[in-house]
Amino acid sequence: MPSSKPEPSIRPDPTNRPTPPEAPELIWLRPERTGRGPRPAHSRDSIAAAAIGIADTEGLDAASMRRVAAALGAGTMSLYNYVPKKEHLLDLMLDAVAAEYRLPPEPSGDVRADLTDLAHQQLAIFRRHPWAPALVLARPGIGPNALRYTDHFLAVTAPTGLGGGLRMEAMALFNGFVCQFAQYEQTAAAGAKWQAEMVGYLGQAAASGEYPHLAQAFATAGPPADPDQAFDRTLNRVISAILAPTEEG
Amino acid sequence: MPSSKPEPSIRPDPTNRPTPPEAPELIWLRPERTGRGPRPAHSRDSIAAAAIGIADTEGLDAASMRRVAAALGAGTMSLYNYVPKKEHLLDLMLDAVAAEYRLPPEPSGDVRADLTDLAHQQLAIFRRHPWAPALVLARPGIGPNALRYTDHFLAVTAPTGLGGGLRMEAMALFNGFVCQFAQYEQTAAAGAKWQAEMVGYLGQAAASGEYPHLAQAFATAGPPADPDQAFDRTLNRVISAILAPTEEG
DNA sequence: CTTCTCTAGGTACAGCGTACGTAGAAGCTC
DNA sequence: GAGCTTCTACGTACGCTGTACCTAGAGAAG
Repeated sequence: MPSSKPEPSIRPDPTNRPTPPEAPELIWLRPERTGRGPRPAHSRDSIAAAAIGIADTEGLDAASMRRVAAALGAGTMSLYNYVPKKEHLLDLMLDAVAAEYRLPPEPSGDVRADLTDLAHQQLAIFRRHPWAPALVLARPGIGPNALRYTDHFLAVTAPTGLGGGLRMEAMALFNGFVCQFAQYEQTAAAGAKWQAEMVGYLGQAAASGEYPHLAQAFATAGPPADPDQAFDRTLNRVISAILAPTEEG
Repeated sequence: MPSSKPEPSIRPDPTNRPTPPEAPELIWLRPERTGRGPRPAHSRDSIAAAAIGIADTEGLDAASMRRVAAALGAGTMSLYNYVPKKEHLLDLMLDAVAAEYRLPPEPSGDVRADLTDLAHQQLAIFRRHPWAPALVLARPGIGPNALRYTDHFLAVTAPTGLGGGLRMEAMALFNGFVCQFAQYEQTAAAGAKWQAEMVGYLGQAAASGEYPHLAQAFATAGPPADPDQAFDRTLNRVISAILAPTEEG
């Protein structure tokens, strides 16, 4: 907000355009095309694809408005006709990625199996798009494809007998776990040097005597767990937590 | 990386300084003070406190190197003597916040009660520092205070009989849940307009017939749940998942 | 045809992280 | 104490970011 906008006393506004009544903040509420004027040279899908391509290969930070516009062969500011804010570009990217789910038309009937499949698909998607988990964790994000996923999750968990609200909470817990796991994998894989330092630091901390339980945990810990095994192990716990009967108290 | 550094052919280096052998990337491995030279005008603690003050009141983005330096009465670049990268400033902030835990010297013996207390403290901290959850979710972050927290968690969960590695996984799940919850609270509280649009959009999506289970969930959902109740409800499930015996298969 | 709305894209600005270099203070060795 | 060394403070400058604003011109609606 730069210096509160001087508000010029004379504002002729000869065009008398009625100040389009508050464009919605949510990009999914803005029509992609109104039908007037020249037809756009790009689409939301192509823009999202370009941005995802950059982010996949060079990291999320590389997917700047300039870079994405250049990848499309467009001028930087032209992008703002499609995407009023950078935030919205991220929304488009996330929803485009959510289109990668292969959701069966109907639940199989085995809740645990269906949820396990969903989690594995999600992890695979996050491994393909390393920038995604951070984004999902940061913002709710509700595009058409994300809604399709949500709908499927609700269908799958219908047999639990839980109400809609509780199943939404369960989904948040479920997604949160997968995101977090993927995110951790990414940061761990990112820097070998970082990881080596971390181990050294933790060892030193354990040796200091200040953190006895940490030291003991280190001592009793076996070899580093296989990531996929660790994922399934905790996933099973999460699913159990979801399936467990509501035990108040 | 600007044009790969011309590499001047003549590099006399009369001082013959031995190129300090790779300063560690992890800030906790760098000594705060080496003893030589003039004594610093600031400390890591005061820098973290200044940054936290700005971030608490104006948001994380406002806590730029320039702003923090100005708040300390220092020149911008002076900050880089204490904090070699912006990342490290974030590390300092997170660890300073982790100092707010009030951890009892010994576990009470009631695992569920201890974990519940820990979660409530964490949520309270995150409510005081709205920028914190996003940061915790984005990076592991291991300062002395975070280690104290970890040690306490390990102590509290010792009676479960789980090994060190499994208890670390449990902690990740536990922390992840609290972070995510706090994060969601923040984004929800941030924009009334955003929330209103979201509800409208979801309602419209439900009415479209494309998402039948979502529609049904909406229909059967009661009044919006009290946040604290929802937190405790899911927290209980998470704790149960942690305490459940390891059931392979 | 006229009118209006839309799109494309250039220019410009404030703010970001930070590389680099200089000046001088404070500790160590003699 | 002298002198060397190593640290701190900080100004300047660069490349990058998101994006406000403006001008042309394309093309549908009346």
